[in-house]
Amino acid sequence: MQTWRFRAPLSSPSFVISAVSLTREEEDQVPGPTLIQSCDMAETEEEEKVPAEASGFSDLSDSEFLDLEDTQELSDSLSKPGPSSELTGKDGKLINFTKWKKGLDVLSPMERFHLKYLYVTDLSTQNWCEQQMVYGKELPGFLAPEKAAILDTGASIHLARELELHDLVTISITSKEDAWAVKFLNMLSMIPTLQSEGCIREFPVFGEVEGVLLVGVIDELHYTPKGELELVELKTRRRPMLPLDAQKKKDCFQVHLYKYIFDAMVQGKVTTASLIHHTKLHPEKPLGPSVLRHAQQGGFSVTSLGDLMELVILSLTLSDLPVIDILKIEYIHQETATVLGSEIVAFEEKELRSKVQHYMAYWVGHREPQGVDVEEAWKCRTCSYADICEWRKGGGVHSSSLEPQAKKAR
DNA sequence: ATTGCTGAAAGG
Repeated sequence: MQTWRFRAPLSSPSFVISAVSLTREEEDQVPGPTLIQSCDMAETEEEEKVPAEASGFSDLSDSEFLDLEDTQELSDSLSKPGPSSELTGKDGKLINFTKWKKGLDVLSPMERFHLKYLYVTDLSTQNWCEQQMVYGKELPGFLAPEKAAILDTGASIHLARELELHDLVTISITSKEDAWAVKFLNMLSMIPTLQSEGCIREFPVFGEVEGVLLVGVIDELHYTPKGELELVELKTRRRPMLPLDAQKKKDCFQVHLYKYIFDAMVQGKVTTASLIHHTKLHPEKPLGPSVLRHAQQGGFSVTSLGDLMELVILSLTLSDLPVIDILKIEYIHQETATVLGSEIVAFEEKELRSKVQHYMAYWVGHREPQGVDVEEAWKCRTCSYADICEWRKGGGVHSSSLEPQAKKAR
């Protein structure tokens, strides 16, 4: 019935395995609400049943190498003596000049990394250590295997909890328009579910913040017995200990972002125009057959992505969804599922805004990235990039301000 | 498509 790629190794803690087996594969007659999951498959139009080999993380495209080559080219051309050579480069066009002019300083990180939007977790990682987050974008896939295993376990625990509330169906898609359509269809089914059942998991959020589109997924939203809308962010931990303050601070920031974006959505502050502008989606591009099929199955007579977007905005604003009242973070032990702690955090909008402004200032190129302060240098102990970190070498100052002349010579 | 592009989060 449903297919999913388990990324957790078979030797992972029994909690994961048993929880995963809670899925409703054999609950034939009355299956829970079904959400759709998209997967990229160019050739086939068949849905469901994805062979395990074709799944998983086929990441690590060569795009990052291209990026590195690009920047290498840029710095090479900068260090060459005459301006003429780079102007008439391989392709003999003067676009090299604009590239050159925009190079290094002028190109914002958003542009340099070819990003149209950011994930909420990009910003919370940035809250942990901005410099580490930057290295993560520059050199992805650098995670220590044992750290990756912890993340993997956490991911499957989250998946197990998601499957408690609904099935997942994998459908094939071929465009980013389809991917967003799937997201929208899921939202269209989840909003009424929240209002009737009182609980949903993995709810997508998106919205423009400080000029940058932010995209994320809320772990859980539910109504309390008092009728308040509560957000729950589950954090699983390898060791049965409460998190350090730095960890709590980061998680707190993450849920603040979720509320900020969710509230903006239900208040009608998020527009289709802004979404299209940032994502460069084509609202009139025809949707793929499997997506159309699921839209009809859900009772939505949509023809285009644009229709679907409008429908989502309407549903968000006209379903009597309240803003989020309570922000809760729950820490549980991975192996035993013991609750280690549960925190209700107060929403501080002013503080959030100034933090977000500060972080976005980096992304739009208004300031250099910075690493942690000396008091938090302990974070470097577990950082994969500690060896190469320019911030550390400079003792807490960015390299560009240390040796500005060094590159010009040569 | 001339000029390309993204499941988000997973934990420390």
